[in-house]
Amino acid sequence: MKAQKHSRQRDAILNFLKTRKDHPTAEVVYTNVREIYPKISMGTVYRNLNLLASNGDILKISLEDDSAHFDGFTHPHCHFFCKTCKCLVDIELSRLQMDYIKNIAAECFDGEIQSQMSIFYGICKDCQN
Amino acid sequence: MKAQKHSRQRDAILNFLKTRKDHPTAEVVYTNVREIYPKISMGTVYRNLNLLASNGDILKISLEDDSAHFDGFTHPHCHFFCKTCKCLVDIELSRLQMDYIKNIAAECFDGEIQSQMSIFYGICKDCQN
DNA sequence: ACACAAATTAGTAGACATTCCTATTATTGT
DNA sequence: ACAATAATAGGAATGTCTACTAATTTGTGT
Repeated sequence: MKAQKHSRQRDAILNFLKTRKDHPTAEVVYTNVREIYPKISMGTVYRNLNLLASNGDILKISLEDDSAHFDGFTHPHCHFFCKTCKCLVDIELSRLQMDYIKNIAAECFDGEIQSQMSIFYGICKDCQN
Repeated sequence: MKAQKHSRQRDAILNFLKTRKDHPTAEVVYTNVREIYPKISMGTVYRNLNLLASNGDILKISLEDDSAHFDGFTHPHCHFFCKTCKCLVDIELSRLQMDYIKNIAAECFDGEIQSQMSIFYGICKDCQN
């Protein structure tokens, strides 16, 4: 792994994600960060999103449907995807609850579980009416 | 939704998935089913995989890295993805444990949770040595 | 068996998200 | 300030997946 240098673009991407409660796609990140760095390219956005994700600074969430979503909040939590409006929102469980889920899995599995990603599917409150 | 007719290709795809404990990609399904139906096209494979998934006959699993994986076993269970060898394997929890996880989430969320998909990440037994 | 309607297919073209490549620019240590 | 090297912009390329169409298969009624 090569030494990482600072980069204004990467900071801007991370800062943008920290301001959002939803979970933007790379495209959305691109159009928003472009207001600060109009010359930024998609390549830069993708490279940094992946870098940030593997650094553990952000979360990358893959869904069945479309492109990857990115989450600036890294404390352990779950997600809910509404089949109707396609929104992706957080389900905040306590640290205890998250650990409990991980422990259930760890008991049934030979190997080292480092992290987890739970996505629940259904109909959100707004779409039930 | 339009009436669904039978199709040998769809059967072959489903049968193939039922014989596999791993979680093949569409590409792998294609090359294998082609031994039975040499003229089958990728379009047919994708259309049927998505159809089977929305019928609930198979599971579609999206990971960060590469393309979607498909699982012929539909009883509720979890998955583990090894960061080293990139293998995707089942973690079989009891019905009770699966329900427990769902209930924890349901308590913290306003909306109807229909299904869940939990993926755990780490290093598998084989890669720990 | 046969005919009809509808669904499904093979094959191809195309859309889309994402990665790769390269000359130039920004960042860091000395 | 200078050299070394990581990061960038821009565009080209890749790969996964979907859309389209004419031809085939399937289900149903006769």
